[in-house]
Amino acid sequence: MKSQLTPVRIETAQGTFTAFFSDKGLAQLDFPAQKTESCHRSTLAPSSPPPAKIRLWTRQTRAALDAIFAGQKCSERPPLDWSAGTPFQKRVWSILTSIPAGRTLSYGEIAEKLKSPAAARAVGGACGANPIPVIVPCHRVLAANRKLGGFSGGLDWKRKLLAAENVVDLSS
DNA sequence: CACTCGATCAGCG
DNA sequence: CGCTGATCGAGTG
Repeated sequence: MKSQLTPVRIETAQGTFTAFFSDKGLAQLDFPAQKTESCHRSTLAPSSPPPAKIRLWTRQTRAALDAIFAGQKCSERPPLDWSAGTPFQKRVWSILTSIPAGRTLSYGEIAEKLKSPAAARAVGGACGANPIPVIVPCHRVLAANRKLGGFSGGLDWKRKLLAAENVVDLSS
């Protein structure tokens, strides 16, 4: 059975995010679209599925987002569906979720945790491929010299999120 | 399989 | 600062 994704709008203090749920959990999270009104995707889940679990996951996702925006640790988090990722990416993402709020790691440090010290650049690639930003805190990964590095959703988001966690160590 | 490209990093001028 | 080479995973043909 092809786990088609169910899009759900999630409103937060930072804008309206779009979550995509598979039958396993949260599979993707998009930043608020500027003005893109193209939600013309086929109306999935037409009638019968009263997705109780979707509603639960939505609530958990919103709670996690709110907590992160407040610089707190997200105690409640929906199940994450990483089935689309490669084994390497899953290992990287797994480490990302273990970074506590307010802490940062460098790409190289994550590579060391993977016991592949030279794979720093590959780690960067895995972070960029992360389908669930914010909740999988890819924004807590900086370059080795404490510089910002990059961010798929736009560097302003990365700054914003880090500022919320009182990380101001950015030596630009 | 060969080749290219990155959200890297350390070294050197 | 800015440039260069080394290295690794992933995508492409």
